[in-house]
Amino acid sequence: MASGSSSLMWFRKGLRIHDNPALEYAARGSDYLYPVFVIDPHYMEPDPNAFSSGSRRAGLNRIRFLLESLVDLDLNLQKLGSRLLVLNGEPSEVLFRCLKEWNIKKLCFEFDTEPYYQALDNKVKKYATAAGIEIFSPVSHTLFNPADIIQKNGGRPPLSYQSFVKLAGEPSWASSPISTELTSLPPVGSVGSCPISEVPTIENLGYEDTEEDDRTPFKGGESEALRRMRESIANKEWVANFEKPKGDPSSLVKPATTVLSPYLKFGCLSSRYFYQCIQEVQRNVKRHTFPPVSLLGQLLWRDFFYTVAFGTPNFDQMKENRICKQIPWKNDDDLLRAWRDARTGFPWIDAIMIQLQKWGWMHHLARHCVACFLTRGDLFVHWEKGRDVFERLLIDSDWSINNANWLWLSCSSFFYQYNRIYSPISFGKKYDPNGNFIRHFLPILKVVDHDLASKECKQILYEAYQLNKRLNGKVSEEDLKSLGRKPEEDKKQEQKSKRLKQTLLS
DNA sequence: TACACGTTGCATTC
DNA sequence: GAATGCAACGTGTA
Repeated sequence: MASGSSSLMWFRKGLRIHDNPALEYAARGSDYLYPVFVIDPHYMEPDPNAFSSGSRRAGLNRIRFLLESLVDLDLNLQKLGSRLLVLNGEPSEVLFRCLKEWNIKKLCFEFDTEPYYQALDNKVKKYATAAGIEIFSPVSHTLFNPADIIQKNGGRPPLSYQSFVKLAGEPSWASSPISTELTSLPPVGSVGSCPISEVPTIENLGYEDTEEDDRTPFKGGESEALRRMRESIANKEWVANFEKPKGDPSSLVKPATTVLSPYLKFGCLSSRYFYQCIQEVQRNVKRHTFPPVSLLGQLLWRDFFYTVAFGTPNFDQMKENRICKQIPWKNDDDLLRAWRDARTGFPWIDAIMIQLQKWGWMHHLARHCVACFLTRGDLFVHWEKGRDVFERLLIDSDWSINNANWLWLSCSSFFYQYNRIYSPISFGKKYDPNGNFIRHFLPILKVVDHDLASKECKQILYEAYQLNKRLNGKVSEEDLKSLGRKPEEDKKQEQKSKRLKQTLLS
């Protein structure tokens, strides 16, 4: 047991050092600081019955992204004289033991609006309060406090973007710079008998890692998040002219958006810091786009959905959800599986679903296409089923935003113009007229690279003609074998897709 | 009760 | 590439 005053910083989302008020408060005036992350079986336990490798709720890509984020968090804590303490088990049980064993006086964790954390946090708060432990749980995952907006609107969340923006106004912190510089942290005290581990690997958690080709090209962590954000905003013209609906969902080498969503989801990047950085860019250009289509507008959408999700009981289901249209969706598992496993027969749809499996990320409009197709567009399968597939496989899967978008796309809430349907054929043709996107992800069609294949065909024919001429038509089977496909051609294909991944990461 | 409006539809026409 | 018809929804506001 440590003798001085000890604080515990409980990381869940908010896996960052910059703009982390809970961490700062935990550090202030404490002799010892215990930064803790609990590996929660609820999210992390392998599920052998799931349709792809991973836990019941998370596919392997997102689990890997989380572990990478934790390794980076540990490194960043070490730079400040601290380190990350990883524990395993049901979070409240693990925490109660730590609070007792380390004689914690202050417990700090970021406020979380999700029902799972609301229930968990209430349990933890109740215990800590009874034990005389101070609790600090600030709102820092979103730009605004969802509870404030709901209160301003008379107790109910606004149901349209415009009314949300009107209610929200300017963020309270907008005029003062966000804290991004922590210079040191109190040391970690004695951990006693609590079973602390390093950040586990995929294998440590009981998973068999997937082929590199099936892994997401996006790496987790605060360092990568900040690098990626700075890279995006360095192009001032791009930021100023950003118009979400005008992006190309089939763009492979350079995605049409920032791909910061997974970093915002885990809190590797502070949405408030990102907001300030965008504002800074906008101040220094002559003209720029505005919400809802601008880059800043995207952060407001995120807050809008967080607010509605927080203020709506049973937000993640159709029944007992007062903002959700009641619709007689089909419960057809064959149709669901055909969609999920990229067997719809529509290359545009199937390619997007393969991108989801492999990358755990697709462009917003690509998500629209496959979600519309599964629900109101073609298959009429329940949006909750599609939601579950996205929730598992997306690296940026976020409870509030994922559910909100499925409500939107299925015309169950927010959006109701059900005669506007994304065509699984013409929409793809518009952006991907040459089928580059489709061929990249659909293995059957990807086998043939026309330029390469035709060149090779011509080469073999040339060689065969030469041989026929030389041997006067008396060509044996042995002779023909020497003319076949060269193994280097296969390697070239592999290297091509590797190079693409490298480009995305750089 | 009426009216304006809605981040991203499609096909056709000019 | 912009404009139009298609058919027509709910939210928010007056």
